[in-house]
Amino acid sequence: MEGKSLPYALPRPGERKRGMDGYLGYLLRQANAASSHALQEALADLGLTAPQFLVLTLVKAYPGQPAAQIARLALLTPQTLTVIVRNLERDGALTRTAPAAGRAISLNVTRAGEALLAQCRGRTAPLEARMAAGLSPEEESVVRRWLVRVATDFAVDGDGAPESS
Amino acid sequence: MEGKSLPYALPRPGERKRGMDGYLGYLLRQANAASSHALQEALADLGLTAPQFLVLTLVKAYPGQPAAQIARLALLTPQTLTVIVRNLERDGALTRTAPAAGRAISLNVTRAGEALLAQCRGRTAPLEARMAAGLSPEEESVVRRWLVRVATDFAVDGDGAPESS
DNA sequence: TCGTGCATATCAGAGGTCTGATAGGGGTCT
DNA sequence: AGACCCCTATCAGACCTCTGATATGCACGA
Repeated sequence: MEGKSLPYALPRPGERKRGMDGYLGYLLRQANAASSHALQEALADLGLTAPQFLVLTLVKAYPGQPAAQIARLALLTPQTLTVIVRNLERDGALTRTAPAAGRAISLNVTRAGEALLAQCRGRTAPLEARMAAGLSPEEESVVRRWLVRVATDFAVDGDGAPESS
Repeated sequence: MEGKSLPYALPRPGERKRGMDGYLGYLLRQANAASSHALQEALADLGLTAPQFLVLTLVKAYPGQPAAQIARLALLTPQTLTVIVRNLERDGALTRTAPAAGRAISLNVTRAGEALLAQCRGRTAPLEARMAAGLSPEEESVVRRWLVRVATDFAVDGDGAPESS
């Protein structure tokens, strides 16, 4: 029995050592994993995964767009989008309609998909509130700005098309 | 300036609509994806993925622990850990030694793994600096605290109370 | 001693994510 | 017109991640 008991003091989630002494990337990863997990759990009985919810929401917001466009919006590759769209189509939540022009395939949410989405929103609201809980408006603003900055600064995306002139 | 007929003005990454008007979970996901992608790119020529780097770092910090323990530290399931460990072992970065006692298999970093890790640290430091760039000490503190809070608050982990530092 | 319960490991299967490679459609430039 | 390039879609392969189910070792109490 000797030596079995804790040669090291293993840190708990909030502890100093936890996260290689505070790598921001590590903390970001953990926070995202925890949040994704909670979302998945909240959506589980609706038969929808977190990425499916994301894609469905985007297609609903921008109907008729090609998959590549939605992929850019979601910061996902077209290949990943294809997988998610395939499963959503199989489940009857959205449709892929091959258009006359070019190769671009239009994505649209079905009525069943919209109903599903409406149910989802009820589940996500509490999570969102829980994430913002304990933050003052200024603090929340700091967090939001940081998240957006990291996402844009590190993205190779370059989806420009600045039609602003 | 050709103005390709866009029925909607698709938002760019920093835009208001981008992220369903600011779901924190969505922003968190995007920031993590971007950061993970950058890390993966930085580590690509060393033949190491981001999760592999994480696990290797943890095993180095807490040598001799069973996989389940490392999994808890990384906020991963034992199954996921098994996959990562299998690939790391195949690449000669760590060893799995079956001990006399029980079923617990000790994980340890090899010399090659340590060398790899040392190289990785040189790559991750700039990323870390880039993530913290533009944040005042107070703001960085806010962000860190929020990330830790989300990770602990949403984790099913259950290893308990946050510290009081 | 036996049984229960907990921790550990592992198999099976589903889904998400990437890189790399292949291919077709459409517009632009010469 | 023809060549070129960009955008789109898709196949193939690898890795990461989860849930669910199964098996084994150990500690504890009856």
